[in-house]
Amino acid sequence: MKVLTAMEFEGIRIDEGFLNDYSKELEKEAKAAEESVYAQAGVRFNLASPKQLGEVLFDKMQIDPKAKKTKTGQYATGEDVLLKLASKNKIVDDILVFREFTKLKSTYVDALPLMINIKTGRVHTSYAQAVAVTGRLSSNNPNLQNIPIRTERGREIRKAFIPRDKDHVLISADYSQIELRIVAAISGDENMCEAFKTGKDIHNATAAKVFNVAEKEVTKEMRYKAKSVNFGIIYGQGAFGLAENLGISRTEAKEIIDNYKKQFPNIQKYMDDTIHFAQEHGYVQTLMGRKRWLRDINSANFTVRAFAERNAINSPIQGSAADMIKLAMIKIHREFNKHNFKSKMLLQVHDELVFDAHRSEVEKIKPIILDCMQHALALPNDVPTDAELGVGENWLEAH
DNA sequence: TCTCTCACG
DNA sequence: ACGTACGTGAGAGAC
Repeated sequence: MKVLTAMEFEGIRIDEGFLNDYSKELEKEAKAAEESVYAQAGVRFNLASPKQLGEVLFDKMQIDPKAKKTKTGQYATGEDVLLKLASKNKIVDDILVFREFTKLKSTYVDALPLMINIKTGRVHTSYAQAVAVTGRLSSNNPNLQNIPIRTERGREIRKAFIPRDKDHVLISADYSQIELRIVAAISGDENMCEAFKTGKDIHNATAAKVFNVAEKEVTKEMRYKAKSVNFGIIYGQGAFGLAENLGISRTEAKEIIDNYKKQFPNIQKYMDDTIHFAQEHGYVQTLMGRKRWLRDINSANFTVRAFAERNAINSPIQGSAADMIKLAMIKIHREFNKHNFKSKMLLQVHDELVFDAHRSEVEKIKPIILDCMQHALALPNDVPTDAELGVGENWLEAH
């Protein structure tokens, strides 16, 4: 609580001028996409309304005779739905561009400057410790744990997160593959533990096993698929989900998963054991003993029960990673106080910590941050943890 | 206030 | 036959 209070109190500096300029740019481009949509549709409507968009696409234009509806009877117009129609209909690209740019503008670029505290000139998030059921933190008002990074236009926004003054830089430090390391450690799967102990690229190593080729023979496509399986495993994904995710047949997806389970037998065992434990005790727990209660684990309803089973698999993994980074944060906070550093820890984003670092202290705090993160919580089966650190004039550069 | 959509790990 | 990958917060529209 003390650590989080200090971070909230400190806040982070935002480049208001940069965001104001970017807002105008996004507005121009969103408008262009919007006009293009109206021209192609032959009608003007509120493109920001999923209801109206659905009616235009599927009633008026009839671009998909098999259009799906949501549970309330509206046409579904989510990104996944639209992407499947993109190859045949040019209008879809413009809709997606409009969605992306207006989302970025309203949620981040226009909203963040309004959140700057008048007294401090900085943005102060609030962290909640008792919201996420897995033990993760959550961030609100504003949420600084979902600042864009995945798209080129979204990523730009990170340039607006800057050091407090000329004497400081931003440092970002993040755990590498922490959840997969925890899977390896908790399950004790020999192949996966070995991959981490020898410092291998885990997705490459997985691909070699799953597709039964030498590690040097792994293609980009094989690695991409293996990466998807690795993430899916953490969440209890099945063949349907993997197929959907990779755009492959369910048969191929099933083969990949079956092979995965064969190559990493103890991961399958971990999943079975964890579900069984939950059925007996009504909860699962993290490495530090945080419990998640699963009242539906013995439900007679398949869908409800399956959901609880996926929670049982995922929660100890996600929650143990949360335990670990919290311990690291406490260690770092104490070390910084002990050395009377001017540098401050500012943000936590689940597997990442962001710091305002005084230029004179950068080389001193680097190893302290990395050491605290790497040794916060020793994993079972001697699985090593690893963290990476970057320095920059803004959050994007530091990442 | 609910629904849909979409931003992050 | 069913539904299908976990955890969040927030904006816009609709009611």
